[in-house]
Amino acid sequence: MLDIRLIREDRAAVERAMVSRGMPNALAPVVEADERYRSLLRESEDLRAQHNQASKELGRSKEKPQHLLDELRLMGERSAELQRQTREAKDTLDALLLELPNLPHPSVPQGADAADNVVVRMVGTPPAFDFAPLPHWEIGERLDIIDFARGVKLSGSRFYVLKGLGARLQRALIAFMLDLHTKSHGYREVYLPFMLHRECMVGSGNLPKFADNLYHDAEEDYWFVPTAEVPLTNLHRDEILDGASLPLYYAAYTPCFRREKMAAGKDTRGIKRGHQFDKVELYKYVRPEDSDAELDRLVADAEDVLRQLGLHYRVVQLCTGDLGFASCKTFDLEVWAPGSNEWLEVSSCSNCWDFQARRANVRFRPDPNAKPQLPHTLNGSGLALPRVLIAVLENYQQPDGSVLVPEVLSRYM
RNA sequence: GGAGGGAUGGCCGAGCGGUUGAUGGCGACGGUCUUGAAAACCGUUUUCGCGCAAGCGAACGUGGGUUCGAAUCCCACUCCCUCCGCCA
Repeated sequence: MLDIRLIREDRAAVERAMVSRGMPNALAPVVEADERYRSLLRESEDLRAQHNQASKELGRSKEKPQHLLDELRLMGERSAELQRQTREAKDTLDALLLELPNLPHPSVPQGADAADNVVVRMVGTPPAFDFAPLPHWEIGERLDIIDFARGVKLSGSRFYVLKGLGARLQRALIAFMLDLHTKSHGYREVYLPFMLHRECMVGSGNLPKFADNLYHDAEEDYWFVPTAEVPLTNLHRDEILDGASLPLYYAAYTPCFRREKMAAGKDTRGIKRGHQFDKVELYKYVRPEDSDAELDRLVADAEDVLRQLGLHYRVVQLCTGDLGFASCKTFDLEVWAPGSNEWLEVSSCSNCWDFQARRANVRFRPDPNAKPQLPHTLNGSGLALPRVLIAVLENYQQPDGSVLVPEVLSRYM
């Protein structure tokens, strides 16, 4: 959520930011709702102050004449009506504010969509094959470690079963990543609920706008995590953190559930895009002045996984038009998959500034006597499992049809 | 699922329907004293909104209701605790 005061004070700048994200004219209704709310609020509070004052005097005096009681009752009724209108105006304003995306960071390249994203760097080299490398769905079926048919039997399209060493490889990758981030990069591992209250989805920015990409249980109103970013954003909801405890680094493994309603036939081959996938997520709460540097470190921490696995990848900076809703600046990591012959997004590292902290009401006190302020939050995959699994299978495949396991995983396999 | 008890400020814990945003204690912070510290003593100490400001408004689990006036009365819900039942 954007700070309404920023919109009041520098509307033109926010307007430009919205335009750069492909959302012209987003602000006018917000400004209008804000003005209506504030004028109602003033009127309502004035009347209530008057009512409070009169009521207090009545309480102090011994006599309680009927005409005064009647007068006060009427005033109370008018006041209640004004309060109702004010609350309505506030709800309208909040609903509009919740639909506005974050502002882009000034350093983000301008652009309309993914085509304008910028490759920042390439790392490593693609493997050389003296045979035609197979895509992972063929490798997986030949080795009987990925079972597509039975996944579909159980749950339909976009589901699969990992078997034997396939399941084992995924588990090894999860353990490797968690160990790396907790032992070498300073993150604290957390195990989280996979079903959350509705308000968590609002806090992270997934609701109200992106409900159609989420699964939820209507009976209990539980929402399934689409990423650990959601519970991690809400971990400190409605808290005032001790400034001395910042920065906080969290690493969490969770499954992720996504409806992926897009095009029915898109990316259905293999395990690249499923309704359920595993991910290790990295998350930070930091002081505002540190968030730029913290994003760079977050990207480096995620990259370290790919580097240690010996995989060829590139770092892509998203342009203004392709930024996620809550993000002000994002770098994607894309790993090379020689069998599928494409770059696969395995991580998306974002600085969200105070956008999520404001929604989730997370604050910190810089000093024991200072006023609370909003921290910045950052999140990044470290990394998404199925696509790393794909990359390992396709990059490490051998002429005889077997697959070598990267050195760093040997102790986990 | 059944029965009972509870929810107040960072924590503990008061609170006849009317200067109670809320007594008191602990903790924390500032000060006095001390070579320094402890002890003692003095003081400060919730958060949010509107407003240039003075100031005003809101919040005692949540939502409603009664009343001129609700932390205090009524209703519903949520969560926690104890006991019983069931159970990975």
